Amino acid sequence: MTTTANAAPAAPAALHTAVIEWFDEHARDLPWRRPEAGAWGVMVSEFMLQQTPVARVLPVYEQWLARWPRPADLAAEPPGEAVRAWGRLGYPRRALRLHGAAVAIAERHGGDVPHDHAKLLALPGVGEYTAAAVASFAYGRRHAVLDTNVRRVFARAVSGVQYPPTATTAAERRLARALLPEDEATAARWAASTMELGALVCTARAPACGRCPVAAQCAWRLAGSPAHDGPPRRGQTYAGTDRQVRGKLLAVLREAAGPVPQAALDAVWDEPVQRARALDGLVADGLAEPLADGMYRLPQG
DNA sequence: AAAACGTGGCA
DNA sequence: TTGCCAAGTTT
Repeated sequence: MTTTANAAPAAPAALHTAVIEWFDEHARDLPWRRPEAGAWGVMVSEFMLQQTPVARVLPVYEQWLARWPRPADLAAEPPGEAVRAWGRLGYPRRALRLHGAAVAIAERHGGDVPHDHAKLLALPGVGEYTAAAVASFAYGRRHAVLDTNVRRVFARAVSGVQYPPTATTAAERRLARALLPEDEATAARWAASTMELGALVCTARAPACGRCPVAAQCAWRLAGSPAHDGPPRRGQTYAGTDRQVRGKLLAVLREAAGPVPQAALDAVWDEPVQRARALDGLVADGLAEPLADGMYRLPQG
């Protein structure tokens, strides 16, 4: 048994109450939180929200659910249609995986999004976070839901540091489990509340501590809001990378009604080696399909 | 376990 | 303008 500075507070009940009451008052009215969204709506939103801001997801989510109101509706379409409808949300492999998840749900789960965490985790594109989020938000199950918002809230309020580690640690999972309310319905509420607090108040750059329901108990505040120490937090350049080239190539395929000639793809990037590598990558990932005559299209099968 | 994987808004 | 940041997953 190792003792750490990250031990749960003696009386987490006060923390639960404060955050959940704040949520009841301030939660955004998002479409995937409405009862009519259902588990499929929750799952679609979770895929789209991976690394993508709410404001950009909103319109695509609405179109998606209107077109494919149930998993089987999406499963009946070619994967390329999912990629096209994904639009400019970014990370288009998510569209492919969401389509794959819909196929699996239709084939193995009778068309219904599974309740069970392990079964969710087995779906393409569903990792630890998304499985917990769907089980918790859609079905009210008791799971530690550890996304970037929750990790930041816990890092500050409980651990007393400005930012969590780069990658999720065992200590964070332990802490999240320790903090989880016993009661199932309360646990699900807590998951949504802590996430919303991180998104709206305990933000990365400029936390609005004046509006925070737990500012008085926040370990980071109590420590004088010390600045992050350790290595710089990120550093992903984009311009000139294969990712940028892939994005440009896929945009051409997405916006075309049918197959596209090689020349149309060649036009988006002048460096031939990198361009070829990017296109090969798209094909390898199943995002593009080469045809016999040198044409390319979104995946049909 | 580090690195790849899109895109756009904001300070 | 540049860099940070946004409800992660996969290999």
